[in-house]
Amino acid sequence: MTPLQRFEEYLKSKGLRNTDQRKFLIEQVFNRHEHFDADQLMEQLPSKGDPSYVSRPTVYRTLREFVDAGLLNRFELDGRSVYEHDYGYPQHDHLYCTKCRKLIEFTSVEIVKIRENVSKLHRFRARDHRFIIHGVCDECAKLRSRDRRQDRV
Amino acid sequence: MTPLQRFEEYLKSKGLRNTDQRKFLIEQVFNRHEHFDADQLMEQLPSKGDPSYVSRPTVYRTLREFVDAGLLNRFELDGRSVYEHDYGYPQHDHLYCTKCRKLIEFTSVEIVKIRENVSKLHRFRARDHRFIIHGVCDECAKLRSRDRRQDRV
DNA sequence: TTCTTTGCAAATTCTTTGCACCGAA
DNA sequence: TTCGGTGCAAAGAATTTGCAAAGAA
Repeated sequence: MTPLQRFEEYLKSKGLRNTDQRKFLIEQVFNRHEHFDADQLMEQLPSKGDPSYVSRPTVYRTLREFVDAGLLNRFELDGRSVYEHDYGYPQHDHLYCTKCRKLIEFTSVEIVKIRENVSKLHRFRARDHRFIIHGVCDECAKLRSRDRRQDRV
Repeated sequence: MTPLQRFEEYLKSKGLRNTDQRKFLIEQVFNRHEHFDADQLMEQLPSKGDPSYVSRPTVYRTLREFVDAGLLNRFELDGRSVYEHDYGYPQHDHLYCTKCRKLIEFTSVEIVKIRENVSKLHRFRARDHRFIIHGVCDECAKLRSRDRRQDRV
């Protein structure tokens, strides 16, 4: 089932309507795989005046629906919401480079085990988790060490 | 070394000044152990008119300094900044109850190992991490199941 | 027709900034 | 006396909401 089909099922089950804006946003969001925030999505969309223009409030409202429908994942980074594909995409966690703000995905089976063990220990009903490792990626580390060498000259 | 003493060293090393507000906030912050956000701290402080009143901008500025000084840890939750003791407090992660918004601490040695392995694999310089498990705590789960039973009556 | 959705403008929430005066060293 | 610090008011950034008009079913 494509994301669009899946979303249409979701809308039907909730008695909601499938509008042009929603169809267009599904297309825009699932066309590319990168992580994005509301602002980056807005920039990718046609600007005011274009027939397929979508307003900012609608973008926010629709992103929330995509999350509710299980199409997207949302998490917080530097105080804003970041989205990524969820539907049909394997579970993973992230490395976050604080220099270039790049998100690198990784998978670890152990994480899920730890989550289960800890939850059992605390009688906690786990639904989800966020594991983000902050640091500096290889490229940025190299750039910075080069810069430091140049500074000394 | 007490948090205050440690902070005084930090201020001296940076050529900054130890004001009444800073001393007072250290006291207020390290008096209790719970997690808190800027708003909760403001509520705990004397209100305008009191001689030891501290303004909201100063609270924000000082919290940032406490983080820089290594006294507090900051992380994002539901779009706002949450603080907890860092200085003299062991590394740990959190369970977050989405019903009562309680944060429960847990420790796991394995987390750090995973973090090291993954970082090595991606040539990533890890500095820090955030691992938060979202779900429902035992008390809330009990309350909710009780409520559901009552609903049926 | 009915009821949801949209775009606009404005409001909210959390946090930061400019600036004149205050105060620690 | 010299900067750094504070409070005030205002600005910012991200997101949400009220409402009248538009549109799907």
